[in-house]
Amino acid sequence: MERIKDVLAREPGVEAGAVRVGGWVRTRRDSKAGFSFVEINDGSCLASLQVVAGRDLPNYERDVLCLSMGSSVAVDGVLVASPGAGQKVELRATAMEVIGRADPETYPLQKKEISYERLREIAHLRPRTNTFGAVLRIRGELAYAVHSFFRERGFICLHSPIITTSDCEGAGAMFRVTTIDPGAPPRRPDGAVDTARDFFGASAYLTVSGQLEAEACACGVGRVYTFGPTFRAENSNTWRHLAEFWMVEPEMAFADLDADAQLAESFIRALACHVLANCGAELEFFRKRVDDGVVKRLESAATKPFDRMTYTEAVERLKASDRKFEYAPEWGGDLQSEHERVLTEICGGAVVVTDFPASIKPFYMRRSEDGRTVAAMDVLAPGIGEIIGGSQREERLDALEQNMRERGMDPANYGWFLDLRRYGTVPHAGFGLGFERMVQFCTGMRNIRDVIPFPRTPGNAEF
RNA sequence: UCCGACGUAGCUCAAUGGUAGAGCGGGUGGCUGUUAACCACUAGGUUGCAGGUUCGAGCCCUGCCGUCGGAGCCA
Repeated sequence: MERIKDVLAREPGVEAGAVRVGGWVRTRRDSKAGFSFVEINDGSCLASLQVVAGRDLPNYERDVLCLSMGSSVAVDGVLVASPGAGQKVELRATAMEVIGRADPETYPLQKKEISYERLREIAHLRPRTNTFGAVLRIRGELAYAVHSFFRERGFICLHSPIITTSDCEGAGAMFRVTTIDPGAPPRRPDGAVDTARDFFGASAYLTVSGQLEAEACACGVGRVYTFGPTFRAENSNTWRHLAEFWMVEPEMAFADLDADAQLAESFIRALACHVLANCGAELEFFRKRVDDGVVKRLESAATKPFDRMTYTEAVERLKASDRKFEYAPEWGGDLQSEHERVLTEICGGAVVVTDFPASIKPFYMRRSEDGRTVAAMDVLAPGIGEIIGGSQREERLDALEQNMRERGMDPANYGWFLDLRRYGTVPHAGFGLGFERMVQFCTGMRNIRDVIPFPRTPGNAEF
């Protein structure tokens, strides 16, 4: 069985020889002259292969004339130059086997455009559409590019745990993992549920970040990265949030904020370059059908150095702009999404914002000399907003414990994390990239639910 | 979770409180090296769910469910 992508790249003629392909019917057009055109797509590329099936096939009337969109077929034939316009080559069928029919009365996909909302309801059939096939191919290429980027730089791929008992403060609500029967939980003498008798001997959750474990491993082998699923139980319903998403989290020992920001920039650049170099047909499709600015933004990310500014400068530039804001920019406040958007517009591309107020960032970020900011950085991408968040970590034991106490956390609960500072501490830094947001950036797809195969959001875990 | 919109045929949408319609898709026939094919005919409905107002509700009111857009939280 050959893939249509490879077949379409071949030259027609005798040396092309016999070809066998398998795929799903996109459309069938009959000629009264006694043959039919059947377009087959197998998802290996955007393009479909035009098959010409004639009356000489023994099952022409019985099978070919009944083919409809969605039917699966295996075709043997000879690749020839196409006399018609619209395609260079076509497959003259010598045999066509119908493997599975798709009743056109009930098959949900149509030749007409279908809304993204509707496609989400039939997520198991979305992969058969042009748009979603292209999303899946780009997503796969990006995953490959992530691993090769880090491998080339000496980073070790780290499989951080998905189940955790450490409640990483401030990272968001967590999903509980338990084997306790909710109808008959074990109880302590005072009546409260006895979580110490749960499966892990303590309350356990799905991870919200592999960062803490990555720090531990980086402080042993130097450079690591995680690439895995991450879970947030927030009831957030937006175009850029999922309850289950994939995150890439590198962590470097002997690195400061500047090294972190440089890594982030070259990482985004490498991913953009890889997609530009390897997904030309898909990008052209997205440019024409989804977002006409997507290629320009990718090319900018691939070639133009990212602007760099401190949080303090960012607030000043926002104040100096003549934009009207729903929330006025003010030092000490979070950058609102409207602020992020304006910053990328001012800079005409991606921008790295550094040195945020300590009060709006988590306990593990390194306090700067000024005492009021931390060595944090966000990468803002045009059309997306925050695509990377990272920091230099607080490697000084005293300062880290102080940060914890200021936030009402008990250092005693973070013994192993503090050990990393207690024994042979080193400056280290890392960041997290929202993988789906990167897929959005590379495709122009506006809703994050349409760049992951089976999205999980509040009230929706079907499929 | 908050604010706003929406929910009618398989899909996308119409319909002053007064007989539920169109386009696409499906079926049948015609035409054609076709390619968003085209032409004719045809089938297809518990108007999201539950109440209420009214002689009469797709339309008005209440509650619930769901979807979308914006916001917050973040990646």
